[in-house]
Amino acid sequence: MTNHPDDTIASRISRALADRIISGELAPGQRLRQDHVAEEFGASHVPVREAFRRLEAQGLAVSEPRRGVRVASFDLREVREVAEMRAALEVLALRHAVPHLTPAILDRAAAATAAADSSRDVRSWEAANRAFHRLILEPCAMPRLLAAIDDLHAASARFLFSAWRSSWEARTDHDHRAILAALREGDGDAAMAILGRHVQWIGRTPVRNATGETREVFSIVG
Amino acid sequence: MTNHPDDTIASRISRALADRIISGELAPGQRLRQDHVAEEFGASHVPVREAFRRLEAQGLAVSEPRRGVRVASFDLREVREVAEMRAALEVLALRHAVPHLTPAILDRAAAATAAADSSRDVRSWEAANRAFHRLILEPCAMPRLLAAIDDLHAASARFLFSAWRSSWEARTDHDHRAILAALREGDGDAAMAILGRHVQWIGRTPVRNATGETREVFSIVG
DNA sequence: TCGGCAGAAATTATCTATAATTTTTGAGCC
DNA sequence: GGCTCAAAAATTATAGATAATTTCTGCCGA
Repeated sequence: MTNHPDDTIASRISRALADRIISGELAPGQRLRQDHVAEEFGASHVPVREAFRRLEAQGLAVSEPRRGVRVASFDLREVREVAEMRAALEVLALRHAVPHLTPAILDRAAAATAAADSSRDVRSWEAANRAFHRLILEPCAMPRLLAAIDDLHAASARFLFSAWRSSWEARTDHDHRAILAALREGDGDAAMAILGRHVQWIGRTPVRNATGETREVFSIVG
Repeated sequence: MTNHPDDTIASRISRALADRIISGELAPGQRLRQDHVAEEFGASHVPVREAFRRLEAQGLAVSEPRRGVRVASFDLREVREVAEMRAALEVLALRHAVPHLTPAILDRAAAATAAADSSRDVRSWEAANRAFHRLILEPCAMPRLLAAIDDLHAASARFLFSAWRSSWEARTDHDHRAILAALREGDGDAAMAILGRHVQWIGRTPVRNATGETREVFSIVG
């Protein structure tokens, strides 16, 4: 087996499952059976169990002792909760990042925004959006804070994908441009204010499902 | 083996180790060897490994693949980071809790404050302090937020114990009383402002170590 | 005396096997 | 026809065993 160093089987399984949960391939409430997962990855169930624990900590799965693990469900309450936590923590991160932001970083963030705007599908849009946020927040150099924000981004992405799974249209992110403009002018407070609102923006979106019906779905955007 | 329902061996080990790390019984950087822990708890190493994953997620331990698990170290930077994260998240929680606070809850919070003031040792002070914060924040009914705050409290307690391990003197917590007073008057904004400052308060404290020397130690308080 | 290099010991990560619990299935009964 | 209870199947949780990696130890040579 090709074992890259610094990479354990458990972490590979954890990442793969996280990706499926986030993309919606694994539905909320769905049971995760350790032997099945183990067989699929050609491993035994011991690393699978460790992967489950990590998913649990990330809030992507819930475990009931002796009754198995399920994909975490989520409702509008939780969408709001994650959005508000992100707003609080990303604003905090930005406050500390501002003194260390360089024009080069802002240029890369602008490129990420452009990439998001020209995305043809949700997945690449989400990746570009995440890159933007990470770029402007990373200079805060607070690893624990950044890790927490990453987990919240994963949760956000679940909601995003669940809303826009079928239909997707490119949008232009004015907030991102406004944040960059404020940062370029050295107005950190304004950037923080926009970011805080931006992350909490929750919209109603009409979504067409497989049978052609249209229903309104709440979704997080920033 | 007496297996209480809803309680797995891994979670018991995890709680026990977390307690030792927080109390300082296990020093930062110290290696945690799975076989030794397994033997001590009369279990095999599989649940021990799962406990390690949980501690890792809580930020109490760090793991390097194939090189084992160590108690997470912490420095002043991280103390500040945790304090600021707590401030951001606890203020958010309080904002949502305020509409659901009842006089009965505030009375219990006042009792917790009194218990803290009359504590004779750090450990009971910390428990009472934690109870105060949980009481006024729990009504926000945001489980993910509360879980994140709990983990940050655990990290805070590490710093607290490391500073006051040897010497401890009872203090009166004026901030807690001010927060309660503001809440009783219905002034949620004032309570949030005080809480935000309170949690971030980091003091220099002279600490006497075993050899009788005195040195200054940073410590978190709220 | 110090640094580097075997070999040994310890430790981690994984797999296979076993025990215990939960869920499912199906026969018997009302 | 639907309900109840028990046996069977599936699944989880833990234990014991194995392979691979890392760390320690002591020796040799510069």
